[in-house]
Amino acid sequence: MSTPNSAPTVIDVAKLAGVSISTVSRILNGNSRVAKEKQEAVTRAITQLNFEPNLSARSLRGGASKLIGVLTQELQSPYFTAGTIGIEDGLANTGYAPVLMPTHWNVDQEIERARLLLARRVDALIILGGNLSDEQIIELAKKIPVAVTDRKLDAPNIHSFYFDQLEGGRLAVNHLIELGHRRIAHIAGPPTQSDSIERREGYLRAHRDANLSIDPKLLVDGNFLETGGMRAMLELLERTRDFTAVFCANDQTLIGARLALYRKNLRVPEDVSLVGFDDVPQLMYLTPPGTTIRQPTQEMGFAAARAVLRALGADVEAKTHPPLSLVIRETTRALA
Amino acid sequence: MSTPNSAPTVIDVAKLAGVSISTVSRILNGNSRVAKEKQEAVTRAITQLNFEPNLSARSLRGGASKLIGVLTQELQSPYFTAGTIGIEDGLANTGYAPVLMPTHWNVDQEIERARLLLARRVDALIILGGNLSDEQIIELAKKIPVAVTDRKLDAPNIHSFYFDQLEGGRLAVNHLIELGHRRIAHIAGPPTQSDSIERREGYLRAHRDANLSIDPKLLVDGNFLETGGMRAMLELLERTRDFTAVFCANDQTLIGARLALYRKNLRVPEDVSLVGFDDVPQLMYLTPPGTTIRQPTQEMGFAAARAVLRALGADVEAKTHPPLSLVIRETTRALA
DNA sequence: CGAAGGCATGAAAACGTTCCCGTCTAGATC
DNA sequence: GATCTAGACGGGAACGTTTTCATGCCTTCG
Repeated sequence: MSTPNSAPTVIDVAKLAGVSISTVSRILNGNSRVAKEKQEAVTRAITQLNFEPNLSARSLRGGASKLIGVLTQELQSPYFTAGTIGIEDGLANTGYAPVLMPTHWNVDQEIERARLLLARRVDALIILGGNLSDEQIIELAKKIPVAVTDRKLDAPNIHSFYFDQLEGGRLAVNHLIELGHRRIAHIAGPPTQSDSIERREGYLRAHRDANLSIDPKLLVDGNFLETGGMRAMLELLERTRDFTAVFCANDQTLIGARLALYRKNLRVPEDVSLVGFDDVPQLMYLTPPGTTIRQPTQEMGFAAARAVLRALGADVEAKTHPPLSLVIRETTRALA
Repeated sequence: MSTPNSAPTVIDVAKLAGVSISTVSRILNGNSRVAKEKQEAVTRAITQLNFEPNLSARSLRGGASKLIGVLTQELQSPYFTAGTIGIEDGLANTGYAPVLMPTHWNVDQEIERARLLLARRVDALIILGGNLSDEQIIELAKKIPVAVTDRKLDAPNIHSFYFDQLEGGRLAVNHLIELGHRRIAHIAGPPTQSDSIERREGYLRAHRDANLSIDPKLLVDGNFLETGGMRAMLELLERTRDFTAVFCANDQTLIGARLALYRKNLRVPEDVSLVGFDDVPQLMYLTPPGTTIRQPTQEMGFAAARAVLRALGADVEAKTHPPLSLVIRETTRALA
């Protein structure tokens, strides 16, 4: 009312309701008893003025911004999208809101963005994957609670969530072996990436468990993207056609590989069986729908959100996420 | 230094550098001249203390939060993801950060989230699509600058960005007609959605322009999702097989339709040609890669970001986005 | 009937920043 | 050499909230 063009403050509300500022605040936070009539007068004033408390002021005073920083990688990656959705779900109706900061697999940008989030005084940090070192994350956790996914990290104030990538790789390849495949190729992810290395390890483990030998010609590197999957599959076909199945390091790789096979007039799964990793939504609509290792990423994001909320003292129940599982669809077939 | 466990403030910096608070502030904002030696002392103190200005305080004092609220729909939708990435790009290195608030095509949630963003005192609002009424958006624009996509809305303090959906539909269907197709089906979006209606209008327009009659049997509704595309295609095939091409209201619809054709052992494009709408990234990796109408959504997000930045007085250049265009890939073929 | 205690309420400080104003110093002009 | 001026710098208020503390009234019990 006073300054017509700027947002109403608690003072305006107090004036209109004929009470003190303190009383208004008390009613807003509901932590102390006030007389029923003032209660009503104040709520009436609030709706009349369309008052919303200024969260900057609240944050400044109380030290809590009610903001959760989320450090994510490429937004276009369906894997990270799922995690983000999970976080969003986990934060819903808690009064906390996520601030999304995409970085692009770039460590410098990641620490820069982390600083930015701290400057905004986010109450906690959720880090989805990324390339920060354990030490850097431990450093961040000295200031605010941190949840981090896709790595195992035991340290104070840190909650880590991850899936057993080796076991996933083993599951995938074991499925192929059980279907009778013996010549199984592998399109890996980036050679330095830890998930990539572990999944490859699972591929090796499954072979060892079944007493199968490894042919190095059947191992080729990709980049976790469709482009890499396509290129890798073409290179593989260049080298040899003596394989009946391919374990792709992730679903995007599988999708690229599938297109390469189409280009070469090879049928899936009649000529080549494919298994992916992640279970991104679009794999269900591949032609044919893709067999893969499901990572419940959304549930993991949810669990991460709940973990930081609990660290902040919120009264929400903890949540664990289910483990990896094999999802059998139609890109794999049993050898006769 | 004073309170070891909480973040350093401008006061700590001033003490350490042996200058006044005002001087530190001046240096931080670089708007006034200060002696070179103090300049250096302060910057040294800042790095030594690892000081980051508290943005809540800054926001409270100056009224600017350096936050741009983004109201988006489903995060998993590739269409909105692209817009978000564009916004992110447009905001990069400007000191502004986006706060993403996904709503789920739910008007109540949208206004609720918009209130939340205002309470956080975001400096501007970008609304990607959504179901808010024009009046509701105009109301919001009375408080802060607003950019809105996917609708035409001329009002003070509002920048709207949109593509000519009717023209897009016309382009798609005209392409099919030029390829010699005469019996062209259409899987529409939700019947009440305006984009859906306009694209359908484009389908009709192209027919009229070519003096082709419309067969109502060839019109069926979807829901802009893969599920709907699949269901609609199956229903269409149930009704008649007398068509050679289908214009799908968006790419997700096309992807679902494509799977339905696979299920029925119909080949794409040999038996049925398909055109989609949007050009989502995964369409390039469909088997075969899909022909579609490209909406430069990312560029639109970028333009929207720039528009609100300019409205806030930032010195960035305006950006317009390119129009719709036909992208010819491999789901369409010329009839002999 | 008087004192004590509890409860509703208001006043005021504090959070960390920016920015207006006033002061002081140093250099310049006569 | 004295006065004027401009520029560098510091003091302090203000942004909107929460919260502690004090105050005054009413109730209750001895």
